[in-house]
Amino acid sequence: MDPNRFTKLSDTAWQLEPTGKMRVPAILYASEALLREMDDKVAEQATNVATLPGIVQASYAMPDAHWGYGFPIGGVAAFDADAGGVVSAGGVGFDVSCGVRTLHTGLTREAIEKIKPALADALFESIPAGLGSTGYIHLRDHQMTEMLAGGAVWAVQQGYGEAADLERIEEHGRMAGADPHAVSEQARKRQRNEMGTLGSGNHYLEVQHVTEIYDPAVAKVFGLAVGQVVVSIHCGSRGLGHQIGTEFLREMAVAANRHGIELPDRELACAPIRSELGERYLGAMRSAINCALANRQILTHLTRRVFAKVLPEARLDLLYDVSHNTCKVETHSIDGSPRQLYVHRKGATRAFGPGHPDLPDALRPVGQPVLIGGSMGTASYILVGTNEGERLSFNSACHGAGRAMSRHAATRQWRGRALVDELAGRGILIRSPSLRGVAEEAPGAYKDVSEVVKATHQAGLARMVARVEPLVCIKG
DNA sequence: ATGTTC
Repeated sequence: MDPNRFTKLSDTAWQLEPTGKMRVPAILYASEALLREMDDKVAEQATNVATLPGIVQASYAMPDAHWGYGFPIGGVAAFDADAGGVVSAGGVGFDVSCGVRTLHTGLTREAIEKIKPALADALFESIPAGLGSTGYIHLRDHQMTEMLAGGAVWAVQQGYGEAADLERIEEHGRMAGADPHAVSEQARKRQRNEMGTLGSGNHYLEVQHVTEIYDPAVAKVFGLAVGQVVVSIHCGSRGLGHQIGTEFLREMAVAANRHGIELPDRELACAPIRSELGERYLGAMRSAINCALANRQILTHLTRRVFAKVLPEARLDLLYDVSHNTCKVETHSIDGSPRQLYVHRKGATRAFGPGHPDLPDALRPVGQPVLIGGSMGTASYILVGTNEGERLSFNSACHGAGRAMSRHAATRQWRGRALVDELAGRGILIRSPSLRGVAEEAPGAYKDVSEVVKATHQAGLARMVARVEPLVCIKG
């Protein structure tokens, strides 16, 4: 889009002044090059969000923002319940609590290279991946209720993982305020056999090696050094989150008139935070957050079992687990006073700065790890939250590369087999149940995550700590 | 993203 439409706040911050029904400005964070490439729809959608009741400070878009359902993917907006604020299912997204977790292995790249194909095969054998994939866990209804209330804490109680994992997960592994009874029978049914599965699309499990350190002091606290091997898992709440999103979008669209909310776009469907529907959505959405946390925890357990067999000297300790599709109640300083806000992050990663009370003791001095997944076969990045991020974006950063091309267009341009062979030639082993899925996820179909991360760093939303590159990728 | 169009 045309940079001349904006008030330029800095080299990486672009503001649209409030006009018409906008209650606050819209601010897009991006380099000029990323802004020029960005779809005009991002500005239109960020502007639409700025009209919603109770919005505080500004409607934001991250450097990887693109056109989404109602809200842009890469959108951040905070609402004050006392000022008539709303909660929006489209402001969270369908894949509730989709996110990334990264585990140390204690191994170096050399140790992996020797048995890389065997490791890839063993992971592919053990990690259920792909559309409609089912796992070896089958939940009865009361177990489902316990999982939806307990998240990764429940998973650890069931024997999936270790208690020490929990402090390295947002919300310490369990999202408070979940209401499993607000989750429909249909959503429960879809999830019954899907715990501990990766799913499809851009979801993956990767074995990666650290190739660059940008901030040695923070990297040391994070336990990262060049040549070390880590495992990253990117997935979400599977069918359950999607079903909840679908049901509440419909219900919120129907109820908007009743709540006296005027919507510039029907897809912005929302409900007052202080309404029966708003509270019910929050209870269901928080249950879906717990589902995603439990899912990544079970996948961690499966991954540890594979390493125990193939590379028994490995020790998989959790660095951190982030979610990038959520609405969370947080206290932020607004004009010098603390206010409790409902922060929507849709395709945006929480990025708490140094000293934040919610961080574990070991990480609090430096800030929260911000895990940014690249596309298949490309680099990923580990950043750290900043204090200035609170003023800039309610402590939010980008979440990934973002598509540059539709899935359909990608399958016309690339063949899965050729991509797998090409990546294997560069030492990156892909294992996937779907060659078509691989073609849809071709690296060329995504924006350059490096440019997104650089802009995020330059804007001060989060700071670059390390780059990792893939060795093995289990692709959904 | 998604029992890939209830």
